[in-house]
Amino acid sequence: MEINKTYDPSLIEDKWYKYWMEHKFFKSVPDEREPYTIVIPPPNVTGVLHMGHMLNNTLQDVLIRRARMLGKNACWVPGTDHASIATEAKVVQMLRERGIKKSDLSREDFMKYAWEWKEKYGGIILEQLKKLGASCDWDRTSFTMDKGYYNDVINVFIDLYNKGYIYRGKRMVNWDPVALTAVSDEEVIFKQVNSKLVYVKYMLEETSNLKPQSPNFLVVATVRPETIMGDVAVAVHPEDERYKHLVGKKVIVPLVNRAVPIITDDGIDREFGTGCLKVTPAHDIVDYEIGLKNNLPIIDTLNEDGTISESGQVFVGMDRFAARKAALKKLEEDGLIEKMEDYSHQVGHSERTNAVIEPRLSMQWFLKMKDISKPALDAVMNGEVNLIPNKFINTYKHWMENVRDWCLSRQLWWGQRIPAWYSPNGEYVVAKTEDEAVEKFKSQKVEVKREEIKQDEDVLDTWASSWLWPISVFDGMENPDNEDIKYYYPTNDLITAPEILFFWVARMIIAGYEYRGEKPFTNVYLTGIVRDKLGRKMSKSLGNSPDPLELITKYSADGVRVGMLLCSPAGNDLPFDEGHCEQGRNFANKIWNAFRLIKGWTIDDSEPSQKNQMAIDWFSAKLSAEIENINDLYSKYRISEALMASYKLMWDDFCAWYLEMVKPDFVDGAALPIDNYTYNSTIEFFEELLKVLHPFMPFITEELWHLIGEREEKECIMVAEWPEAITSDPGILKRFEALMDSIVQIRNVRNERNISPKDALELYIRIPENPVSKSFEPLMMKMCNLSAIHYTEDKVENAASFISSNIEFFVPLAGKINVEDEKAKLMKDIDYNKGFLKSVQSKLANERFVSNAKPEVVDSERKKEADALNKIKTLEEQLGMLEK
RNA sequence: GGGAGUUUAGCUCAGCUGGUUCAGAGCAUCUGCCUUACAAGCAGAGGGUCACUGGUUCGAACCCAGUAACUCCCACCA
Repeated sequence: MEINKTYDPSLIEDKWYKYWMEHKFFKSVPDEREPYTIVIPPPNVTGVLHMGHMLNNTLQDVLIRRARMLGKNACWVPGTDHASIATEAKVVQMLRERGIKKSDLSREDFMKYAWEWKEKYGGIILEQLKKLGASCDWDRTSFTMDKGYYNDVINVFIDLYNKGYIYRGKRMVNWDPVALTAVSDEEVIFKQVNSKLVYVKYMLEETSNLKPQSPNFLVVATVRPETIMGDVAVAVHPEDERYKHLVGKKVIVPLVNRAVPIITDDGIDREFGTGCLKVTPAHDIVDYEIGLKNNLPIIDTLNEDGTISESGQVFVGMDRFAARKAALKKLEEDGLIEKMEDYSHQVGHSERTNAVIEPRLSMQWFLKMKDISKPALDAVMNGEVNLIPNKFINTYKHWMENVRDWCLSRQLWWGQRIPAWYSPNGEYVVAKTEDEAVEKFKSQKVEVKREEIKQDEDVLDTWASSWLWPISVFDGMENPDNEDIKYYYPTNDLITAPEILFFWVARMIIAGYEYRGEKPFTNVYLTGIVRDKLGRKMSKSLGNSPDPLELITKYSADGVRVGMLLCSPAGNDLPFDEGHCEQGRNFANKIWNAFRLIKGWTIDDSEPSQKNQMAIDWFSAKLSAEIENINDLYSKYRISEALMASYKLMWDDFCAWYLEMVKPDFVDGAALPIDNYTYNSTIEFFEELLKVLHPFMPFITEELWHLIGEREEKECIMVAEWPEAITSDPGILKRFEALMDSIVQIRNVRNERNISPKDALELYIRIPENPVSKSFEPLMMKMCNLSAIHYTEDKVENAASFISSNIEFFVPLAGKINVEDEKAKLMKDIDYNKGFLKSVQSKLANERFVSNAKPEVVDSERKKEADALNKIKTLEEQLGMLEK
């Protein structure tokens, strides 16, 4: 069989993915096995695969695949989120490109376009996940606007309303003037912005009672002169001596010449600006509060798109930023600007559109969070739900204890429409259908005609649907006792980004307890944020994110998966570097070549040599020990480390040591045959290794699994059993460590003196010949290219020497040895050991150490002392020989 | 402004209850090798005052306090 020298994944990956799909290996239905369930964090339907998804979904696939191999009924539910704001923005943009304005469309028509868009472009990301190898049960693919799901969301709203958790209120919300919607506090990102702090003169209405010299105006410092038209007061601190005499008087608001009172408020910072605050209740949260306290009117001078409204009187229709410039110009002309200062401060931006957020007063629906979130706080605090890493518990706790009410409504069309109905007089009911609404009005003795009532125009926040995800994907809301939900819920692990710990994770836990009386998942693995080399978050807007599909083409899915996981401990950021993917690809190639080697052997029916038997015994023990180690790492969710352990097991232990030990020699240009037993053992080891690596590298392991042996139709590695560790003699690992150390030292002797690996060397060991040492001879000879091994009672002259496991070794190097170099080396070694001895002896000389430390610690120090003394003595003897 | 976290080799990270897991791993670097599995490779090597300063202890990368730098979360300072 001709096998390619390098591994070519291009055809292999698609082939196996298709095969797995055809054989329904990803499919899960409830049965008697233990379930292992993950629900995918549903990406936005608008989404395209980015590096964050890659990391996230690779981790999920690793866990799912391993669980499947462990014999569990593994179920990974995929799906997408309707992402109201993001999707609506896309649809609006698409319409604009076709020359259609959203405002010209009816709600129904818009929705038609939106669904059309969703069917056509939505869910590309799920197809991309397949390239990665994601073993999701695609038959279970869910969407947060599926009919049943939609229903669940509406029912939950109605239920929470009936329970008194939901209320409607006029509240200051974060308004996104580009998306034309309110966004939650969590979706506002504060950024440091440089602006101008403008000191504006507000003329006093009457100047009669003023002291002479004192000015006839107040100065107010503001960064938002365009809101001046909405001013209804000027507030000062009640204790502020500068202004005490003016309280209760009136000033004239510039630009609109309105007289407003001067009032006091404790919240005013006397140090900031002039200590005078212009109060604009419609456009600032603090001002709104002050307005409420003082019963001030509210003048909303902005339209929903951020332009100045009719109530502004001036600059009407102008954008707020243009109006700011215009206001400054006008104030300047009127001579009302005292001065301007550069000023840097935090300004809220919309996470979705990056528009500057406008605090805006509007009627919204809210969910009271305090009581409903209590069980979700407790669940994490008492360990019912684990956060991994657990450093996030503090953050979680802090957030949950200071939780604010959740603004549920969004001024959009794409999403679940709020099931509330209004009468012409502004009375409202919450009801599922129009019919029900009419009934409810009737029962509340409100006389309305069916044609007169109107449904709320707003939709629900996207998180108000995705918080039901672990329940709704199993139809657990509508049919709370169905087989799926009973079997799969609570799910096992949730893998997601820490950024949405509150948006999503906390709310799922809340919904879980509210609607199932039970947590939605047991473990939450929080991944890091993928950053570029400069430490910046990877994002589309920065354009610093590599295209994952291109990476897959370049390095193979297996290579990229390994690359992503090599350096991504839970909760730590992942500074992405393509070099890691290269390492992954190289690893795949290494495995491929190990296979080539084994496959190229010819087999005979001879007995295994003692050398091979020893190698087999050792690797068998090593494999078991490492499987245990890897299992342990998985149990602690140290996925990166599990990968690294698997990597070293394959590369170092199997390829570099084991295969080199058993690899047949060449005689006359042809490889000797290998005995049957060694061959079979090697194949068995290789298969076990492939299984260990399968979760990380599903494709190459499946390919080799089939190339290495005849397989039945459905006998795939992805459904093979996870290897078991067999207990074995731990002494063998110890003995091999000693052997390996001496092998490395012999190779070092060769390397340091530039002796070609082709030149065979002789070795002298300064111990009496014994069966154990004798048994190791063939291995040493093979691994070091030795021509002979001798035992000696004396030191050997003209030889390089070293000590390994308290045994002296000599490699005769007549003519190749530089006495001065050897002496220098020995002296350095002696110095080091003397230093070491000194530190040990001073420790032992310390009475308090000897009396306080644990006896075994003291013993071990004594042993160190003896060993060091011995070693120094030996080294000095060797030095003495050279000096002769 | 409040809270949390991080700081160990050039890079990314391990280092579990203070003492044989010795300060470790992978990558990168350096040296020598195209040795019929693999140059996407092989064999070796070098490299760290464990951020800083004190303290506790017989003993500190690990515990305590303070300092510095960075990161994240929360917060209404115009």
